[in-house]
Amino acid sequence: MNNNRLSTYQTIYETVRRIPWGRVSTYGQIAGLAGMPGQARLVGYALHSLAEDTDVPWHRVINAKGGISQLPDPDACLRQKMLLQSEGIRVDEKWRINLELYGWKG
DNA sequence: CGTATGACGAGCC
DNA sequence: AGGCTCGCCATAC
Repeated sequence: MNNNRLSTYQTIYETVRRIPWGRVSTYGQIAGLAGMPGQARLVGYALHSLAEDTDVPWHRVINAKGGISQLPDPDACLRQKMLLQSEGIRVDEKWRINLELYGWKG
């Protein structure tokens, strides 16, 4: 059910919005749900283009290793970490998250 | 319209 | 176990 009218990024955003509260997903997972398996890069790039006031829970998207990708801006990393902790998700000192516990099954 | 880039993933050394 | 390289494709210039 992909709306071709929507841009690839828009499709990714819609998929990310489906992540329930207190759960996290990976770029590859989002890419697969968005209908473009293997294109995890596009997911990351799409989220990269998001604004701070977006309604997309971009902070719930992490890499396949279960860790927060360290963005060029350390401030953004810390913001994501705090957002995740606000949802009851435990973030390791090494910016790692237990996907077995918080991973979204879809 | 061709080149470069990029919040990744998986494989290989 | 950890670090490096290649691949995939949409967007930017």
